[in-house]
Amino acid sequence: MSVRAARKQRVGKATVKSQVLDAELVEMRREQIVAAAVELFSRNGYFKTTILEIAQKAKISVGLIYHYARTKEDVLFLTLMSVLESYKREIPAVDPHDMPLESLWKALNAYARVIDRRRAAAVLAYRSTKSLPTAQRRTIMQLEIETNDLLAQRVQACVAAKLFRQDVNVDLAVYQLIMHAHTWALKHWHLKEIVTLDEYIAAGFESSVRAAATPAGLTAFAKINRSPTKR
Amino acid sequence: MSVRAARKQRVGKATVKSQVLDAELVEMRREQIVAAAVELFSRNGYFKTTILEIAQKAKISVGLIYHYARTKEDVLFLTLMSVLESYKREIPAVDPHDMPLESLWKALNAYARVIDRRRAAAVLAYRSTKSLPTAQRRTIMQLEIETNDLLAQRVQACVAAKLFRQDVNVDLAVYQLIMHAHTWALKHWHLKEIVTLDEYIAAGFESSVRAAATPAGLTAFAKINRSPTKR
Amino acid sequence: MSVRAARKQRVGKATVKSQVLDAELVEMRREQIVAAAVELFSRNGYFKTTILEIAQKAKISVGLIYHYARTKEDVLFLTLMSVLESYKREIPAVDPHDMPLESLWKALNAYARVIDRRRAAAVLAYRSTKSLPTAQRRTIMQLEIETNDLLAQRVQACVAAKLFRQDVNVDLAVYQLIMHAHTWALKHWHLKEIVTLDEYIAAGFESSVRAAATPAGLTAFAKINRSPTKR
Amino acid sequence: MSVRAARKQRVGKATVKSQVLDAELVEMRREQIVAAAVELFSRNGYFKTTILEIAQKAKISVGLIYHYARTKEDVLFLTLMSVLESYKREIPAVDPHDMPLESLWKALNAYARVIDRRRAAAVLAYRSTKSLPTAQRRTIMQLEIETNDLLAQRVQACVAAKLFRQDVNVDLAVYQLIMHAHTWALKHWHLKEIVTLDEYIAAGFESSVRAAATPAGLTAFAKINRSPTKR
DNA sequence: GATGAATGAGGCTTCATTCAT
DNA sequence: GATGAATGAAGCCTCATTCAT
Repeated sequence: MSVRAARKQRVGKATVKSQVLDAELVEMRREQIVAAAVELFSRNGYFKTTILEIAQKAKISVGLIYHYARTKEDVLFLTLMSVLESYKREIPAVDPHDMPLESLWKALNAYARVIDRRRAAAVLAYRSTKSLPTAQRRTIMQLEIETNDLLAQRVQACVAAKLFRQDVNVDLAVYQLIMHAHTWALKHWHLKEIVTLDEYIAAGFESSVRAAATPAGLTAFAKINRSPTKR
Repeated sequence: MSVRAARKQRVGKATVKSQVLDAELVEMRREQIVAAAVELFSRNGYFKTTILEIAQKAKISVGLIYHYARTKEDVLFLTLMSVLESYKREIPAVDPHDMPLESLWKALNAYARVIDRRRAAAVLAYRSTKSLPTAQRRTIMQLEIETNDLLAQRVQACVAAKLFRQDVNVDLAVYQLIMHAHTWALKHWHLKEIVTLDEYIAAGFESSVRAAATPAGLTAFAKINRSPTKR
Repeated sequence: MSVRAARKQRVGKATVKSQVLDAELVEMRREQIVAAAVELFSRNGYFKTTILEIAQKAKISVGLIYHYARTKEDVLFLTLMSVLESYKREIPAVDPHDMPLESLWKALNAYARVIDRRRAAAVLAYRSTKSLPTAQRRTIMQLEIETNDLLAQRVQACVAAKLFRQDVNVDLAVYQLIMHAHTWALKHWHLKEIVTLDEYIAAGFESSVRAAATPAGLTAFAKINRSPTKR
Repeated sequence: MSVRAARKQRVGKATVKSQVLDAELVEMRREQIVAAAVELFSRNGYFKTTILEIAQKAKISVGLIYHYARTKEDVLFLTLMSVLESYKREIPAVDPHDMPLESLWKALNAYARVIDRRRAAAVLAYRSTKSLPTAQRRTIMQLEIETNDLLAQRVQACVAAKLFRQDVNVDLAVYQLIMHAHTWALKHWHLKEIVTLDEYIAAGFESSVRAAATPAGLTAFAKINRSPTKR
């Protein structure tokens, strides 16, 4: 990796410059910082969290944070990127043995479970993305779209396989699935009282499928439903 | 109204005390303050908005704000309560001439349209509720639940009329409807590119209905769908 | 009383102007205000006490206070004057039947007991006199000196009666007596653990007398001491 | 010195935490701050003095003060502690060559002279101790008692040497001496017109001695008196 | 590369005082 | 004479950011 590349950490479009040259070190320190920041931002919010607190939790000095991020906003950006990347990473590649509907089901499952594991972080994204400067905010949105695309491909496959109607608005269907997962985090205080995570995921999947499926699709769904993939 | 009552403005459980005695004046000034705060909080966020800015937009002095709210958090609370109350207020009473499914459809429509009108405020609720002290946060949640109940009654009516299956999780169904509306605000930056509001509402309604309806329910739905209620 | 006189309330040199003309009313309202202020200033100090608090305790409006005093400092001044005047008032006139030493003893007793009754107010004078503008501070000092003079006359009488040495510094002797009484208030937190008020007064009197008395004086003292005047 | 010890500056019981780790630096900066504060508090009082003024006089930034004290009250506490500690420090150890009465005389002298040198600070203690939170106020009182004990030992020695009567209330005698010194500061505006400091100290000592002494004690006193220790 | 002491702008909040009713 | 709502100056304190070591 060239020196220039080492000094910038490309993340979509927006980028966070670092004073430090050694790319591995940058990587390592940023993980340290982000790990502390996710926890603190999630618990106390971006504005109530102090750079000093982050430094202390990361067991480094305040000054050092400013070697790896130029502003507090940068730290937020790195943090949100880290969260959203972990979401993307968790969606498994399509297993060629799986039927399209099954593949979609697995993706939703995986996605909903990461969200569940990092609920506070998921909420953080909603609370804090607006606090970023436009360029960074757009990068975040971009990453969200990329993640959605992973689901979109699977929905598209269902359409292609005539399991879903040809006139289905793929994008919209994806958003319904995604938001179903997010809602688990956003309204967990109430949902946890009325359903388990498994039921919740199943209900959301069923809802989306019923709205989009062809008769063939419904048959395929019935099969999956009889032997649902568990974690 | 007694003096005690005049000094407190009951809002669910949590309450904001005012130094000022005259109940009407309290009402009026708070509307002034909240109107300014909704706009500023929505645009710039709670933390980046200054009490001074609110005062200026409300055309009153800084000090006066503190006659009607004890802290900046109180202003946020009053603001969020005002937003959520407007949501509740907008859901029309059940029209006895309407069929259960139609009644539900009207409610969702009304709800989604308030959200649309006050999108920024809707997002604000997601960003800022966590910034409130627990007692106030709980009052906010309470109000949200009360609003949801208005929809729950209609869903329940569909169940009673055997338009929805008897084993439907009413609460969950309501949350799907509610969150569909919220999502319009939360992801408006993207959704607006792929659907109109009318399509969006219709899609969400259809999705929920298909997931819950009995054959009779689907028939009823088909009828509504042919002549959908417009704004 | 002329109108001009009614508008000013002479107190030594410095004076507090009132908007209100009716002299009796001024008197009455000021008593109300001062009564509230003594209590609050004594408990919480001048700076931590609010004009609003004074108004509330006096059961009048904030505005009204400003009809009888021009500033918060004026209220402090009126308050301190009231306290110091009560001290002066409590020292009884010389009883012509009393021997000089007995007369002095009675005065000290009376003085120490007012202080004891209004300990917090006595401390207030020490904490707050410096917060007054010079003119008013001087008036306060003047009043203190006038009070001291009541004791000075009695000490002088003892000198004249050859009970005290001719070279006694009368002024200094008076200050020792006065400060003995004040100390009871200033260090009450500790003194109350080691002596009773009666013992304390007696000890202070004895100390002063022994330091100043002639042999004749000591004899006179021994007599008083055998049958001390009690409260 | 351990890190924990470095971060806290023990002062009696109550303690003021510092963000800064380096113990020497803490010491140095606090001296700087306290030096400025003593002067300003003494001249203008605690409440009329601004943190900004203190910072300016100490030639540091406002923010830095808050690295060494948590609140303005902490600054007051550090200031009062510094004043009272200087009092304690100034009382010389007992010189074994001295007779008990002489030793007491020297102590009173030393004490009264520190007070004289820092009169404004002495008055400050009276004005402002009550502005402290209870814990700190108690620590201040504790330090006062420790200082008094230095005198108490000497008074006790006089009792042991039968120079003072066996039934003397040592504690009370000490308070008379202490308050005599304090009074010099509290009433300096008047006392300075009627006595010199030397005369004042001598008078107070004589007064206390005459009140407590045995015949042997009076003889010893007469000797000292003939050749009084001068400054 | 790392540290942490130092800075100072800026926000929230209080409260003495005014003045229209 | 009395009221109390309204004002706004001013103070305490926080904390992102810098920079000398």
